[in-house]
Amino acid sequence: MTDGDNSRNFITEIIDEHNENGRFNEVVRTRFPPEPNGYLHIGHAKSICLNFGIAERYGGLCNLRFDDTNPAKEEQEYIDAITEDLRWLGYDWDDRLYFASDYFDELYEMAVDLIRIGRAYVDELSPDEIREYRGTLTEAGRESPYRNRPVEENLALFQKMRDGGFKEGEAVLRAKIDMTSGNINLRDPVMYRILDAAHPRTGDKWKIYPMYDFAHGQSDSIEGITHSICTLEYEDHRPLYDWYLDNIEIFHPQQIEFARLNVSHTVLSKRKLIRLVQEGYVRGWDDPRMPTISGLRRRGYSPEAIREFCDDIGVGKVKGVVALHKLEYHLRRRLNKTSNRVMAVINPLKVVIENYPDDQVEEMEAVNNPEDESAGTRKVPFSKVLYIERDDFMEDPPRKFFRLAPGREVRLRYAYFITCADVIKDDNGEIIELRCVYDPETRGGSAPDGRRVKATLHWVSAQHAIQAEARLYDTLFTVENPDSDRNRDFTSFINPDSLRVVNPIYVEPHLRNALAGDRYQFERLAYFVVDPDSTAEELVFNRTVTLRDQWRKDQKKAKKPRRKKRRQRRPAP
RNA sequence: AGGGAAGUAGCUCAAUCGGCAGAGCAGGCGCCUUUGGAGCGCAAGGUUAAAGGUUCGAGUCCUUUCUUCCCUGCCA
Repeated sequence: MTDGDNSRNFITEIIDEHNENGRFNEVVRTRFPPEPNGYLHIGHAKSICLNFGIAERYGGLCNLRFDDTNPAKEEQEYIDAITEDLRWLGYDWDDRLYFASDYFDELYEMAVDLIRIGRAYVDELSPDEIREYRGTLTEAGRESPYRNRPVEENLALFQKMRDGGFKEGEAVLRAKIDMTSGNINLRDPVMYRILDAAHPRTGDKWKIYPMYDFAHGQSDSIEGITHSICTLEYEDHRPLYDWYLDNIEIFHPQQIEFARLNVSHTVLSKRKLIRLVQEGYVRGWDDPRMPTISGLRRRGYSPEAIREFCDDIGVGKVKGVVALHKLEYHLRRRLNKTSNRVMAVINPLKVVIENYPDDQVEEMEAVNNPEDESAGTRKVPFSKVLYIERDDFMEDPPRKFFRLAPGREVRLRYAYFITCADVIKDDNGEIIELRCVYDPETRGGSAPDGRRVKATLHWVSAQHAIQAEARLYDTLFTVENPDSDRNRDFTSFINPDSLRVVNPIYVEPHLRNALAGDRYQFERLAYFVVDPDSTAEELVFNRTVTLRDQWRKDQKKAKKPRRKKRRQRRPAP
């Protein structure tokens, strides 16, 4: 659970067994191996927490290794972003930063060795022909006519591939395994292909690049990785992973597969995230609605919340979807402990305290964080004209509405009890102002005669408040599982109200010096974080997540009557 | 002539290798409160996918069936 340490799972069971039978001499070494072709997202966070967490738990080490074997897709920008996100999450790999491309020379020698022992050959079939020869899921493949070339010829041809004697697509190096295998990965998989692209790290040194399968296991082996943890779709690749290591005869790590994370109301495939960015549904990879680490960071998530979430969901082999609620639970839990409280009004309603002296200003003392005494207190100016939240007043309140109403007394937080004396409307009947009276005896918020009020409202002083912009976010998608519908593109489920900008909102003057990244709780409303778009003239706040709100929940229930347990079932086939 | 994997509460996971099926979240109902926040309490939630078998005893072992997911890139 949230402690992370004592939770057991099928992976720790495997490792415990290895430790008992001495397979790795009780050494545990893991790695996090991203391909630098996109940004890290919450799904990667699970893998990161897992790999670094397992290593830490067993007193081992976790390496960072970029899997950069396909220069056509990879860029330095992504390497930098991934590194930054990992550090922000709080992980450290000391000097153990590696690249698969560091091993290109060794990998090449391993390939030559496989040719020498007759287990690899240069194939000059075209890509289309290779596909055709491969067979199908239910039919065996056929052997390439080039499959039985003599070793010397293969050696010369592979050298020619390396030297640029072939163009892209004209030749590949293949492992000679079994064209009739039920596992298609074993039907003479391609080891090396020719790629006419500059590599971010090796430049134009290489014309040929190893495939993932030929690079990954050996890279693990070279680094002394004991447990190579990856996602379920590589289960079919494990026999190939093992085959290369066995035939090259080098140190043999154990590949272990787990179920990747899915979160409701979002998508986590790189292909789809990139579409969101490129087709303009969001402003960029770090848009606060994105499930990327940089998006979550900008949204106001704390690294601890993400890590605690990952610990909580555990690890298994069952593919499922974790409710967004779960992530938000950990987010609120964390933010509640660490965020300073502040008063801000998003939808203002003017309140004039009729019996308060015109020019008087009082400094009210407010607690910064009731969960953390060391956060101290601050002063909040109070005066005759205030703003309160429009939702905090109803002229004709329903039964369970405890807030302000005509004739009713409520508390202004840290200030006074006030009673609504009059409601002022414009020509359209719109409420534009409340006239209230205050009880001077209730300064600080409690009455000497011990009388109670049912509600406490937040407020700002109109003449002291500073104006700011609020960006109110909702889920990017309107449905739990945007990519589960085979007949509809996921973009058709995009929530048209995923961003609502409110400008101005009114915040207490204490916030004047807030810096980008500072997190606050706007009391009774939500957690907010200062966005980097903020300027010296105007602060911009991103709503991270709302507070839980029983009143609003009850309202929703009242609106949707008797919809009881009727959950949607999947459509009939 | 297909191969691989997974099915335990609405969701995510447990169940000390055969011994009373438990947690967290969500949902429900209360209490409390200078945030309708936070906090606290209570109840509910299960034919362990199904059937058969072994056993004193099966979520766990065996057999069969069903359902779902992954695999036919010179991507990772």
